[in-house]
Amino acid sequence: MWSMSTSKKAPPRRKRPDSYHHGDLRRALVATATQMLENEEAENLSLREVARRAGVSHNAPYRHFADRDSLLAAVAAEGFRALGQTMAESRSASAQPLRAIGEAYVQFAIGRPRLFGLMFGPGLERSRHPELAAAMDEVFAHLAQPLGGNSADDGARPTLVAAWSLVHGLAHLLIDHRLGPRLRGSTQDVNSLIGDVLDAAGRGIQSADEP
Amino acid sequence: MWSMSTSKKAPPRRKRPDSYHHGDLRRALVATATQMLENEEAENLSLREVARRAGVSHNAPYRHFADRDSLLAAVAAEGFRALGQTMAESRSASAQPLRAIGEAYVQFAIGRPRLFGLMFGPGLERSRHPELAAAMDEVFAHLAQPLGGNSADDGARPTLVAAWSLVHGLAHLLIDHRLGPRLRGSTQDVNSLIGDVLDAAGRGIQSADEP
DNA sequence: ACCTGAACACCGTTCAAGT
DNA sequence: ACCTGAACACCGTTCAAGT
Repeated sequence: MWSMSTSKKAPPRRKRPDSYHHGDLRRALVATATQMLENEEAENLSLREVARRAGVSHNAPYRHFADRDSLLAAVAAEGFRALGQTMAESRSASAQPLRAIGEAYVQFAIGRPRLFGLMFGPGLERSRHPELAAAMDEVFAHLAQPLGGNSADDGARPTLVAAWSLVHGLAHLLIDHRLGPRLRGSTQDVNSLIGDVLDAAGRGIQSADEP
Repeated sequence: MWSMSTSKKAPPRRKRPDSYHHGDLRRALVATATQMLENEEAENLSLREVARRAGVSHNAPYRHFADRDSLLAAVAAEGFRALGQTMAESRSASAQPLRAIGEAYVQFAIGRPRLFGLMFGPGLERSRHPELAAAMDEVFAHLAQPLGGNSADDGARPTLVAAWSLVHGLAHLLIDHRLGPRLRGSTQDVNSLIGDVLDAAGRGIQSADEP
């Protein structure tokens, strides 16, 4: 070989394509589990099959995660980052920020229902996975901004919770298929339903006999 | 024995207290599973342990339910009946029917979070368990009534969905502990939070810069 | 009819080793 | 350091019997 600069062997590459799980098994496991969530409910996602699909023994994940829940928490944390990003992008691209953010929130849930369910479901406790608490608070901050909810303005707090409840509940009702065909609107697509619901909430939700 | 009216042996009693699971095993299993849901997530509720607590072999439930999901569906159906009942009672006892029903809905979720999660979660598909679809539609009817949502008045549909989304989302955020202490309101109790959120929704949820 | 024990193919997790 | 195979105590479900 002509003019080698050093006599040392080539340094180990960070990632060789044929040894996907050498030194980067943690990332590989998160990616595999995330992909499996596209088709399988988090409840039925087995650690052993994640390992199998990643090409390692059923026991290898324990080098990187304390248990199954910790792997799921890592997946959920990435989900929160993705949700926050799509909310931020929608906000800056629209003249109606609240509506754009709400649509992005619900569309994220519809597009990745099992990931959404994992992120917000009861399986991963906020107190046991503090990384998730921070990611959630950031998502909330995106929602709070167009409502003018500064920390100083505490009177807006119920409105903030109402706005979050509205999009969160609509997302859940849609991905859990809890709206019958009559409520969903047979001919309309989901986009216009979301818009109509957000518009109706903007006008106020009151009893027929209230002023 | 004096003056027995018949010479036949006494007819078998419907329920003897010492043979709880003779002829009424189905009801016993539903009751046991419902009780276990007070402390354990539906996800972790094993059919074998339900049978164990009911005092039968791990296989006996298959005489009454096709599989684990069918037992859970029966539990959820009873849950919907209970939810509908508490909503109906709240409505007739209050001068603010919408608010009373919404509070009942959220309070039910807080009081029995794992049952609520089972009833509305993705595990039991609406199409695979039509008994649940009917029970859900009835619950919705309670919510629709104070909003004046007749089937003829289709313009109210988005408002109905918004109202249901609001209470459903608030219920989920509360039972999944997704509201940080700042949003939940540290000193206030849950009752007043619910009331404040419903009031805020009644005034309308809009961006700060919208008219 | 209703219930049982044995069996099958899975789990999550732990442990003693291997390189 | 990172990975492995064997082992343990569980699952849901099926099957051949027992009364």
